[in-house]
Amino acid sequence: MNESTRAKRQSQRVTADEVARVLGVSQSTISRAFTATASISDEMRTRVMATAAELGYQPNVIARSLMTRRTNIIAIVLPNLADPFYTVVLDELTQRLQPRGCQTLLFVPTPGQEVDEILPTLLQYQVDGIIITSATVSSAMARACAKRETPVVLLNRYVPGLEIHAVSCDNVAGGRQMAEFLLGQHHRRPAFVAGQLEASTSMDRQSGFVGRLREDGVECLIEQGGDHTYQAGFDAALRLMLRPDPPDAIFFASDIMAFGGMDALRSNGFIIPDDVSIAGFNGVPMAAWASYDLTTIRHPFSHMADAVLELLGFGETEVPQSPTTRLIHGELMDRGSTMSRSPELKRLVRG
Amino acid sequence: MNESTRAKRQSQRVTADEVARVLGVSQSTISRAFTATASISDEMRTRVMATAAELGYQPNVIARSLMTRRTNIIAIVLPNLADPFYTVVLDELTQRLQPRGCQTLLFVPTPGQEVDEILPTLLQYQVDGIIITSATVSSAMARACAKRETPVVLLNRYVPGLEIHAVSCDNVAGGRQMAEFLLGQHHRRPAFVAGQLEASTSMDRQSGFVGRLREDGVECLIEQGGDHTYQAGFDAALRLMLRPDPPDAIFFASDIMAFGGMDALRSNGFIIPDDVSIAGFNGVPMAAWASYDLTTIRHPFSHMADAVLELLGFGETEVPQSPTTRLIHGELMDRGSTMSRSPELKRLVRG
DNA sequence: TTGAAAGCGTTACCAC
DNA sequence: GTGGTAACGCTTTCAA
Repeated sequence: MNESTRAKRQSQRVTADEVARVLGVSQSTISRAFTATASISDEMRTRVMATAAELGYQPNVIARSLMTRRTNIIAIVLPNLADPFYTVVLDELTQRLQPRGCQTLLFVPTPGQEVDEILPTLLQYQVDGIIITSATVSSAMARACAKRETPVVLLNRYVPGLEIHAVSCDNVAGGRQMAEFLLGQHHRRPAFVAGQLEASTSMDRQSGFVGRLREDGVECLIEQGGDHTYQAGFDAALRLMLRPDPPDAIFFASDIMAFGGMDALRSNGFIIPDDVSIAGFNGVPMAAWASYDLTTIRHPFSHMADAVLELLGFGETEVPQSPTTRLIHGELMDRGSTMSRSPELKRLVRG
Repeated sequence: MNESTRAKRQSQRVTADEVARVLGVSQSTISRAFTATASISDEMRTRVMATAAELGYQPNVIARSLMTRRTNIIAIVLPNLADPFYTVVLDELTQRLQPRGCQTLLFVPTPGQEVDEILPTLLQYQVDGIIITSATVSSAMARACAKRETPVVLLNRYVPGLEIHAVSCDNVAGGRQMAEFLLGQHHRRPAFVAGQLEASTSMDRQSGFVGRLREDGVECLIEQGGDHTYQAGFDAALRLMLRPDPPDAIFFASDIMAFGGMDALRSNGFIIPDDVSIAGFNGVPMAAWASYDLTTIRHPFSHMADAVLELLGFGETEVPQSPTTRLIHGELMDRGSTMSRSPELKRLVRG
């Protein structure tokens, strides 16, 4: 008895055992008091809760999850936190998870790190679900997750044929929308600034854009940005506009690149949109700010987050057994960074 | 035997027991193979690792942490993800935690939610440390954490007398620096746009700013922003500049408010800095972008993150027993959003 | 409704 | 160096 007392002292944590001893009931009773569905008398529950509060007892969710096999932790993998697109995504997801009693375990792979490398680490944490943004996983890892019954949802990446759920903006359609819009504004010499070469998002936007332009017999300049950063957009814009045959519109693979491009051009005396129209993709909040007032394809962030949670099993309906891809349409936001190249229209629109 | 086989089947998870059975060794051996410091023969370790990989076994860190009392999870509490200040902080912290084998459990309190309410939830997860940004905790909660030996560090909040570690930029000094700088540029009618009334960061910046101005006999206009948002800055700037006696410089409590203010003024025909100088506080990456080119007090983000980790016990040195506050000095970034009001100087500086 | 006891998947201690 | 066994703090049968 002396020994057990000392043991309790050593561990500062108050356990259910301790509460039980104080109340003179069994430890199971303490557990029941904290389980909403357990059968326990109201009186007992209040008594337990009272002394629990007094002793500062809180159930250890780690120990609990060993039995329940649920940690209430969802892992979110983001390539970086510098691009506002990802912070918006993180915000939307976290805001939905918390009211459902779930916590967000954040993971930002270091530049060279593949998602496949970090997935085992996440699985070790016995997370209840994994959301992977702008990256894909090998089919081997996908199978490993499936075997453990850990739901995985890819966000902003669509991999046909992969046995995994995915939610993505329809990038091809978005590229087409933008092409159509710029054609409607009588642009005849558009350019596209690509992001990372491997990124399917960038490639799909490009193919949709270029494809639609070609249907109208309009050729597209392609400039490699390198990556989805402010600086990449900054440099690419200058390269394009300092050509002997500069474009009359530049469509950037993402908003953050467009911001860099706009800043670069303005710093060099160009007027937007008079000298060149600028468009982006994503529709981050900043794109609506007066400084940029950027025409862009807006991701339906909240719909996407809803879809992700549904595929993770948070929805009312059953999660589809077979891998499903939810392709969501973006909305073109017609703003001040683009303008019609037709003199008549210009007069009408801009007075 | 039949029964146990079925049990294993049911739980898709591969356990150490399973690996042990396959290899014909004890389960302890499996555990040792995964413990770097354990005494085990090289040959055995390779054998264990091989079959573990084959069976897809990964130690369950939840079960492990029940014994080790370490989860390798650090909780980070941020008021929001819309202000780039917090995403930079989150980025810096996560980037340092991951190489140390620690994961980030993110928590963003909903608007009405107090940190004191959510702290118990975090503690239930048995996190190894808690980083709380721009908020404080009651001394009761601080004691609760201390009792559990869970280190807590406040970031961007300095609470004298509270028994808790804190890392913060010296906001009073920052306010003074900015006052001195603007006085040096011969501003005679400065204004300060405050953030949330309760926020000590905003209040300290204000008192430093106003105090230093007063030493030179310069009065300061005070405008309440309401909160640290783009929109709040937008509205406050307009209110100030539409006064009959507008200021010649506006110092915003944070960069994000300054961005809103600059956009508002430019949209209304004001030229920055010719009509009014604009300054911010935080030094987020965007402040350096050409569109804003904002004069601001730059938080030493990496030093702050280093200091936080040190106080959490990640440093080489022992963590101070008594609550320590690390007050770090910001650096004034002299950029294009401010200019001298002295004609002579103007000619010199701007050609 | 309550208590006793058997897990959950590890680590840690003790023999050998 | 290795195996057996007792924790870790909880949930969940099964009896009473």
